[in-house]
Amino acid sequence: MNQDGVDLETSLGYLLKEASSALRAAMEEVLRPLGMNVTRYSCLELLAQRPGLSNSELARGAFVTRQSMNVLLQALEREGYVTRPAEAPVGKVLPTRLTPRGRRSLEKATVAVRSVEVRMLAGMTETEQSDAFRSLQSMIHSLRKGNDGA
Amino acid sequence: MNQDGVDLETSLGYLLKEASSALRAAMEEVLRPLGMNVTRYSCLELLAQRPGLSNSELARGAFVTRQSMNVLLQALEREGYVTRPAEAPVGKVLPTRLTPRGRRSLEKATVAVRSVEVRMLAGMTETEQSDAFRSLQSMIHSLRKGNDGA
DNA sequence: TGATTCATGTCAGCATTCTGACATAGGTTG
DNA sequence: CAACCTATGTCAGAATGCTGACATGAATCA
Repeated sequence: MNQDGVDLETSLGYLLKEASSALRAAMEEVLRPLGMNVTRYSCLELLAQRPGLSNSELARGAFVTRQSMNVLLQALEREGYVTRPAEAPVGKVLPTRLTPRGRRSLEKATVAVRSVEVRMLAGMTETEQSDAFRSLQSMIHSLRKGNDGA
Repeated sequence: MNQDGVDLETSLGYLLKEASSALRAAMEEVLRPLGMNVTRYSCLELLAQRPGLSNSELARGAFVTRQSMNVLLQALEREGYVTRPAEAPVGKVLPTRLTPRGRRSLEKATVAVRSVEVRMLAGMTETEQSDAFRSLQSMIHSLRKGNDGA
């Protein structure tokens, strides 16, 4: 049966899903005591590194639809973590920015997330890490080649 | 700001999420015309390779909660893709098996999914693939070390 | 210039997954 | 044997993400 199927034990795809799942679980675990989850953290981190991103750009950066990100942004705005202008300076794009409160909240989360990433990479040499980096980039590139192309 | 944050451009964690997202999207795309999605496929593939798995075991194998898998199994059973005994042979565990219909449905999906995995690995040598395999295993192991340990 | 195409923000409805909780079976330990 | 602990299946409710759809602004093009 294994010759016929994908063979979960040796499938890189399955292992990729497993690793991603483990990473997400570990992140949720350290983020939960801070009243945060992975998607919220991703959004805030994106805004810290690239202030003024639009809803659609944030969605692409966090790997969710722009509809989902919109719901999240409305919540973050209501709770005072981010601000968006009432009117678009140009076109329909509403540039989003962190508030001081959002920045403070992100700081704690960043420490927690970084500790998870450090733990994940423990036991790997610098070379192994950059090899893994290149491999993942190659997979992403190959997966996107035959399709949309965004 | 990048010295202070996680730096999304060079973070292996972010890249891992990106790769997993790209893989999932590619799989959903080829599975959709077959009336299937990733979770359903994962469940059927697990059952093909390890017949008689319980609901909880399937949940762990597909990286969802046993509650979610239970919902899925009830749907698959209702639609005639899998069968479960009305009463547990031993304990509370209900061993699940594919029906002929489930097996037929899985065959087409397996072909589609395998083509995605082949595309993902195109451009990587055998050595690069096994290096990536080991790296991912290392990450998974390290992530799970400090925690639950299931 | 006018028409077309594309990207964006947003609303509504649906699907999926999760957390919380409960009862029950089996194994473990005193 | 009895008490405890763990794992399982399941129900209910909430959170989260998605698809479909629409109007609008910008860019492209004839």
